[in-house]
Amino acid sequence: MTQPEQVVEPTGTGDEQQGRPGRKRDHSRDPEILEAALDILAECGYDGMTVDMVAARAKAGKATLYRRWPSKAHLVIDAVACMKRAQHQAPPPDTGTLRGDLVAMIRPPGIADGQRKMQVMGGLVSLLAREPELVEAVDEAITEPRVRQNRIVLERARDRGEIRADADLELVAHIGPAMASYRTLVQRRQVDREFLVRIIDEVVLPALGVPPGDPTG
Amino acid sequence: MTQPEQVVEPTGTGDEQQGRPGRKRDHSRDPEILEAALDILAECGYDGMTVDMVAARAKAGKATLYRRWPSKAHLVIDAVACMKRAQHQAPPPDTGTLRGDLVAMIRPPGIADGQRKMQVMGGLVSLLAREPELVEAVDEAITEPRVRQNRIVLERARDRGEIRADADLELVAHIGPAMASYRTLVQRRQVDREFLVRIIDEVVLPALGVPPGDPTG
DNA sequence: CAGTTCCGAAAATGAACAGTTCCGGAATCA
DNA sequence: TGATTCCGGAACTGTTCATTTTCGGAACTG
Repeated sequence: MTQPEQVVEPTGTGDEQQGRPGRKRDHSRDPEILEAALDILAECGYDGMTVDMVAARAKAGKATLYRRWPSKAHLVIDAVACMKRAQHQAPPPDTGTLRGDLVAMIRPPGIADGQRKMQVMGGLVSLLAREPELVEAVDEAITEPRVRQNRIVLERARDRGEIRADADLELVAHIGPAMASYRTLVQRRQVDREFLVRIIDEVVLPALGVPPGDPTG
Repeated sequence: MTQPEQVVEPTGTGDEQQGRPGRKRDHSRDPEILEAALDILAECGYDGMTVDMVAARAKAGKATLYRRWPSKAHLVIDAVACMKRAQHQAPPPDTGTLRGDLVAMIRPPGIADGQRKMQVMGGLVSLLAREPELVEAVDEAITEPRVRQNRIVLERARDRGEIRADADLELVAHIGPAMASYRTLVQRRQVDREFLVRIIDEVVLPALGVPPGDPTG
């Protein structure tokens, strides 16, 4: 567990399908295994997860996992990295108003996705305490993608003159993830559409100086 | 670990000091042990904590812990409950303005205290995933005390007519804890006075309709 | 002082689990 | 078909840790 180091080989590059004559190692099962690892991680946390659980969930042998990853820690790190790669790099919506953009970012798949990401984050919290060098990788995979999108729509709104020019956008871009992680990890309540809209209308927009009875969006 | 159930006997009721002739069990060492447990919990998390660590930190024998608590889980639950009892029930400040109250609630001891409480929370996150019935107890011990104080000053401000009458105070009262837990657990950054003041001025007060260039406070 | 009680230290016990190794079968190769 | 490779399943090894016991000594009792 000491310094698992970043696993280098990327996964799911898209050029494999099944048993290929390659002489190296067959990575065709990686996606299922990494998904299984994320599932277990979200359910049980890093310490509660066992390699047997992951193997069973992926219908693979434990030996298969160890043929591919040198340790449980490496597997988890790769799974988190995979999460980042899987990020749909879709640009944020551009509806013309900030509220429109923010609300449009709430889509059913995004909610379920975000819920799981938060639970994975919860499963990693105790690990992060022991391995601070993982903080950046986890942040990059889980919260940054969302924050980046928030930044984009916020900056656009600022450039349009829709919001206070001196607002602390960096702080505001983190409000959503912060409230969502708090609700998921601490309060253990559902993050649903109603909650997210309330955050937008009651916290984010007011922080930007947008009047409550929104004329736009 | 299954259903540890609430430990009943309260600790540190104040009527013991050292080796008393009592016929039952001597609880005089409880406070040191529970504090040690909280320290380790904050540092290592529930799964990373071992009973030996707690015993060593408290300069007690492991057997002593097992004479007093039936299991590691019971010890931790009692430690969390103890945290709640230790809450200084000091009423929130009443400076006459909302901002004054909120800023006055930031005191050096309170910051360090809050930091540790958040780290204890982090150490419990993975446990909460496995034992949902603990969520309420943990919440009650860690976040509720702060939220309750927030509620009081917010309601006072509303009654003074200082803020929007229709603001969602329940939501706003959770902004501080949410941002603090996010910063501590996810971002692993310091929660310092500057950060807390920024939350108040950039997020909380705007959400309540208080103009940015605060005339009060 | 002899008896009693409690405690800390340390050794013992047993289960869970990371990491290894083996094995038989299926798919691929030649 | 026979050789080769990979895989899943299962048994094995070594370590860590919760929990239990044991033991010798300190403090208190009478």
